[in-house]
Amino acid sequence: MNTAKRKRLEAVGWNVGSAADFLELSPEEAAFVEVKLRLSESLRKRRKGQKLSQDALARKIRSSQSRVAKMEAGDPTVSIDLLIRALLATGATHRDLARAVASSGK
Amino acid sequence: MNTAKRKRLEAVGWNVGSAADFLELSPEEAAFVEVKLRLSESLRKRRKGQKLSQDALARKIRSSQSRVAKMEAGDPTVSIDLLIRALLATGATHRDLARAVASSGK
DNA sequence: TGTTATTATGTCAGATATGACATAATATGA
DNA sequence: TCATATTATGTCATATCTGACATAATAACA
Repeated sequence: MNTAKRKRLEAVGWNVGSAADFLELSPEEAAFVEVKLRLSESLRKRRKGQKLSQDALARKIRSSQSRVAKMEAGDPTVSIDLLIRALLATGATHRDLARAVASSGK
Repeated sequence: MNTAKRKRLEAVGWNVGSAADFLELSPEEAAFVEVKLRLSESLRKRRKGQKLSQDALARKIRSSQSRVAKMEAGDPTVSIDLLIRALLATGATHRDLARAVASSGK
């Protein structure tokens, strides 16, 4: 199983041990992945809350539908920079970003 | 945007050479840069609080002193991903990251 | 069912970020 | 002052990320 799929499963709620155990990552790397996943989830929620398709959001940020899908999937090829740019494009404030990062769950 | 913030961005080397260029910075891009600067400041504070030299922190994250200097300077070639990895290496929690992102200044 | 919209996955050339290095600038302490 | 530690700046080969594209999978709805 590749890393992208593992992260996706983790994001979707497969609770097979801790992220560190399941992904065989250091605590710091696990925490890093967790930050990405929280931002990913926040992005999806905000996009849907605005009734935007991935394609529509992609146009707003001059990206592509496939990349938005990867952003929301927590794909390893998506940087936190890109996630934050996308979130800001949905109107997220600094406080919104902070809440997403601190959020401990759904 | 106020003069203080403009100078803050200019001092850090973002593409704000002329006033006209600066005015072309979209609100989203300005907000993005602000996030980076907040994380940069947080990193420097945490590193100093732990009495670590840039070189010592660099070794912890398998990077280089010069890059740590750029991280703390808010250099445009430094990604938020790298800043967050560095912050996590200093023991920052998700809550610490959230506070840094939400922080409205000194 | 079929038709259409939306989302997911895989790939790749070009763009951007990275660590490492040299070296300059600045700080610290005798 | 001098010596040394620390931080800043510039550069570059390599690594990683990005938008775009094709296409597969799934959802929505008649």
